[in-house]
Amino acid sequence: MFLGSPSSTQVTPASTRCLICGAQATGFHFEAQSCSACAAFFRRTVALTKSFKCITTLDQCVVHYSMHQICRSCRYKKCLASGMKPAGVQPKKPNVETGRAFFTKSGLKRNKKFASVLPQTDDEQKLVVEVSVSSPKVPKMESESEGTPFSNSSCGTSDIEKLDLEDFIKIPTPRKFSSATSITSNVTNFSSPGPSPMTSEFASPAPPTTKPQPNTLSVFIKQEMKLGEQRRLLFSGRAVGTLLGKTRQCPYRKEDIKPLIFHDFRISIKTHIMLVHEWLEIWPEFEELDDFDRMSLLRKAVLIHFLLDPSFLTFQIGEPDKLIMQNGGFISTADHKGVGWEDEPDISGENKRKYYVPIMKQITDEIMPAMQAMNITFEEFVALKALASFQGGFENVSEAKRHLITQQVNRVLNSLHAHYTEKGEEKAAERFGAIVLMLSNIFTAGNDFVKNHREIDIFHIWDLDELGLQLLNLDKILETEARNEAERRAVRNGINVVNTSLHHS
DNA sequence: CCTCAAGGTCAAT
DNA sequence: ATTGACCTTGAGG
Repeated sequence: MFLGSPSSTQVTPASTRCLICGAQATGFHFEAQSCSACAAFFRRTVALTKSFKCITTLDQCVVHYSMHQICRSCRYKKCLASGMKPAGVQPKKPNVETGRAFFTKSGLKRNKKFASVLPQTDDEQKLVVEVSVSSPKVPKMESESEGTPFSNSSCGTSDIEKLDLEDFIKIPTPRKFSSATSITSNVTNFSSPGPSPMTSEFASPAPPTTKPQPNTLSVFIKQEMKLGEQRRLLFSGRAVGTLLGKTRQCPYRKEDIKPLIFHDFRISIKTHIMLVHEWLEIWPEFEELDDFDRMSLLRKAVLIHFLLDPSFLTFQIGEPDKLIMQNGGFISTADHKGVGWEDEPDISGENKRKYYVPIMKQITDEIMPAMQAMNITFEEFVALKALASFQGGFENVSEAKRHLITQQVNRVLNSLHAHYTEKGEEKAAERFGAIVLMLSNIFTAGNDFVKNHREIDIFHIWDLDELGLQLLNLDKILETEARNEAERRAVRNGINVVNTSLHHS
């Protein structure tokens, strides 16, 4: 469930979320982008040398700020996994003497409490009064604001109608984000770490407002059904006669799924790419892009489909221990040795595990649970896929054409909203928020996927055919981003990095 | 001046 | 006892 902020404008960019719990990050803490709550939790845990046991013993708990109770063991593990360094926590000061100087000159100057005593002049006195009047804390966005991300008590769904790209990118923040932190400067850093700052999608001016086009979603729904039918025909192995004429939302039945053979899947990659291309072509403005932009967008869309389609197929079939790929092949998620993990001439079982377990975990631990948690509908899935594909492709497309992407994203958003209205969905805003929340995990998983594929390419472990490589290769933007980010962090944490590397050697 | 990321405090749970 | 918002600090720009 999503706690809404009283102000509908109080929302959060996807790229500035806490890597641990998904809340608004307040910067880097102990070397990981995180919120202050997770930072405090991490600091306490390390400082007090605590150890926890997972409340489910599975060590796979979802860690999310919206949860009433977060498994401390899994939260701490996720802190570490997100890059937090215990070494960054300073040892506890044994006594007050050796503690920090609270009464230094500069400290006194900046300390509101002490600075405000004994004003010397009338003017200063006045100032003190003013400060004390205005300083009472801004009312906290506590549980009283319980509601839905895009609504407040008085104005139901109207906020959704006004949603533009900027709002869409941002995440509703329940109660953590206080006005104090200077997240805006971070935003610029996060999204444009490069030397020649690209226009950040967050900073970009409001897109030209588009009229709601309620049929955008239905166009994609129709296409999704077609896609399912094509897959059924191509991969299900059932007699053609039993396949035609049925328009269902899930291409496969339980009995259609079969153990995944990587070799077969590799052969089918080109087909999947072509299907995604077809999917993309239903976007009217696709032909307005030049070849390069089309290819970039197609790459991103393929990536998103490769993540979301198996997630949704698996969700539909309802056997979470079998991750079902687009061709109806499944791979065991319960262990990484069973079905689908065998050695094959193209790729060893060991390398399968090395390259695909991380990405699979992203799907099974982050994306699928989110779909399950909200019990995502077919229509919502279609919208999610479109949003992720187009929004994900935003930065891959040249700046001159980005407004087209924005326009399309807005159309999807508007038509999803229209769909909710039509259905009389009571929790529209909440479900809306849940979908938006999924996007950052999807983008993270996408980056990981691409990185792994590059490694595979380097080691010639899996000889993708040329088209596949062209499409799945790490594109230049991602590469530059990753490098710049690494450099930026290395510079800032120069001392720590040196220390750590010394320690390790 | 400013921002950032440390540690400390304390009301709410 | 734990949490998380808020505060103060020193370092660095």
